[in-house]
Amino acid sequence: MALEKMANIDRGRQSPTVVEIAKCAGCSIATVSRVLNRPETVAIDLRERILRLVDELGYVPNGSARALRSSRSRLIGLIVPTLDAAIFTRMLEGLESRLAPAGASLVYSATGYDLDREIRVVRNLIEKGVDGIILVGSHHRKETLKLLREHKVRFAVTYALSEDASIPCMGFDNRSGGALAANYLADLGHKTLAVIAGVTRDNDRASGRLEGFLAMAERRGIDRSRIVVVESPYEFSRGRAAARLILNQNRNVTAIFCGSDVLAVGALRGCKDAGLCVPQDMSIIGFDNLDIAEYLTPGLTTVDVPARLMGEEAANYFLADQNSLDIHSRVELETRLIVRESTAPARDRQ
Amino acid sequence: MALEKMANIDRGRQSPTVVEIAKCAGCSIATVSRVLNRPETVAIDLRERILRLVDELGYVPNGSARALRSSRSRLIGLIVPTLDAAIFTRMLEGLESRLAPAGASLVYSATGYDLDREIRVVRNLIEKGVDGIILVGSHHRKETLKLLREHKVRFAVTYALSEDASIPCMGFDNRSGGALAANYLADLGHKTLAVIAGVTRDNDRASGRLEGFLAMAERRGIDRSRIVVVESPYEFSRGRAAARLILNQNRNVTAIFCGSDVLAVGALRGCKDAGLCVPQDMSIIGFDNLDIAEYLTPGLTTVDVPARLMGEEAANYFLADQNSLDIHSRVELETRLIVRESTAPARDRQ
DNA sequence: TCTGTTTATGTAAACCTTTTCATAAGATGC
DNA sequence: GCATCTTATGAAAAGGTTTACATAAACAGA
Repeated sequence: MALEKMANIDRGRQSPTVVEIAKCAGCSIATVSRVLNRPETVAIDLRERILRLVDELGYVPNGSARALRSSRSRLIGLIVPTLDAAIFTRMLEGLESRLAPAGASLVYSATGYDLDREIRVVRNLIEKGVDGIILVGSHHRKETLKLLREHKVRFAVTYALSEDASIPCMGFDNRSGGALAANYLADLGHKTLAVIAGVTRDNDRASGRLEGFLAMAERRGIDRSRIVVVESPYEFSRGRAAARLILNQNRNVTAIFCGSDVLAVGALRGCKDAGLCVPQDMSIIGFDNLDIAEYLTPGLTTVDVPARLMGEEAANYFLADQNSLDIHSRVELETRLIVRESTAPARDRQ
Repeated sequence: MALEKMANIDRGRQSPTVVEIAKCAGCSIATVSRVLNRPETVAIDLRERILRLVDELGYVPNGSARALRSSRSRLIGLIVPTLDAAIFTRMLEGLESRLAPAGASLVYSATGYDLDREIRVVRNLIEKGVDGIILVGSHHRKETLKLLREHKVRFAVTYALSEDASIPCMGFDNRSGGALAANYLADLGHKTLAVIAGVTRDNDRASGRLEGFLAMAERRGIDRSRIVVVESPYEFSRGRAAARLILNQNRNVTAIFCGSDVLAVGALRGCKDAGLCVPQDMSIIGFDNLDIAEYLTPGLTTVDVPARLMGEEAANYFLADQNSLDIHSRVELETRLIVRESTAPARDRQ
């Protein structure tokens, strides 16, 4: 009976555990664990025997047990508003490309731009035991931050810079991005402008871009009364509709700044629908520099956002040893204006 | 001493566990667990007392412990070639939208179209303890399937139909999609065609679309010698380059079928660069029906793929009780041709 | 040769749940 | 009023790791 139990190595075709490996190798489970985690601490011949066994028996460690005991799951949570808008995908790819080689994985969640839903999503991720959480934007509910703090879950903000310097971030200044666009349009001589901003409520990125644009426009002597502002969700159809609205309401507008490339594509189409030529009759600037921007006709002038880089930097941050010296918890990246064919000098339309 | 231990409820500001809850509620941890998992089995007053405590103490269950004991992690793995190509994002959104309300989460991994890398990714996900894995395409390495089977991990194939009926799938027939395109071009009277296919090696979707196109073209009396085929990775720049190549080599081509919308956008641009008008001089058909297809100029004629639906169906499959009666393990969806402005009747160019 | 260090390995506890089985109380039927 | 069934709860084991501590062996210094 006891013998049977002792010899019971194959467990009726279950996946093997450290116990099986240890039995076969004639050592203790502690040693097996060591081989897996800090190989250099065990003698070379025993180590290799165990490694061979691991391979032969097809042993795969049980992540739950490992996470339970060590309280490290190698899971990083990513919370974005949506992936529809395409721009967040690039960050996700950047993240994954760095995480995967380190054996870490990404748990994806969407909030649909709803900060209350974000609270629930954060709770869910904490429950899953993630080692860290990546958020978009610096504006969040108090409960969200409380949850994160109480459960001692590391987190970082992306797509924006955190105002609170103690909050790690890998992002850029949305205001300067907006300013870049305003400045360029002013350079081109445009005096009557429109902005199709994202929905600014609860969205610091959308509002930052808008504010930055307006502030720079003012500095460049463009009167606020000559700028019409529309807010739209980031959808192609909304961009088109917004452009139509602007064209109908204000016949003097010669340039439109869009809070995202998705809106810009919609606006481009809206202008064409109305029989306008871009850029001759209307200049359009987007924000994001999606891959496709270059391949549209006309190529879209836009503000480049270091999306992939943010992902990579965030991955670095979470992968880094927590007590490491060169851990960058605040990475400030730059936006750049990418000039293509959708913008041209203003011409009188009066 | 014993007393101190007994009363040691606050654990120095650690996150509380069932033990704390049980102590405060004056019941056993088994009861707390029951309240959390099958509330109806515990008396109403005790249940509510516990629930209140859970809320007050900010108790969040430890997913690792739960997964270890119950061998269910509420984690679903998603393995796609890449998210760059945009089309997989829609499936991801569909998946997440169904998974999240059920408290399940998505673990994302990319293979970069490399089936060997897929093996490693699968191993990693098994290690993380996922309850199921969603794969793209029906062509995989033997090791991948072996790993899945040995560890008894449920999985499903998407973006294709599995040949082996025992393998669950939520997909569509790529061949019929390709056939749709060929048929339509034949209807329009095109006789000399080009295909910019995706890279067919190790990619059953790309090769299926191509084969379906060629087979239907033949059936419609278009000689194989009058169809030029180019393979390109799914990138805008490659689509453009391929179009240029085609235009240089063969001056009689009047229509191009592209294996994806990304390639089609590139091809569209390539044609415009060469001074051709689409659709007057050249018809272009894409594949995927990305959101943007409608907003391009000209609007892109394309084969619609039920991406979001596949995601939702896959989520249903994994969420369903495993012994449930109405569990759909094979969901065959349809592609549809979406006609827009990038295609027109052939006209002689000789 | 003896003491003190270092290195390799083992023992056993701990991580936090879920779940089986047992028990006690309460309800039901005759 | 007794036997039987049902319901609510508790005790304890189990799940597969990691890790602090203990031990044994090998080695170095004197």
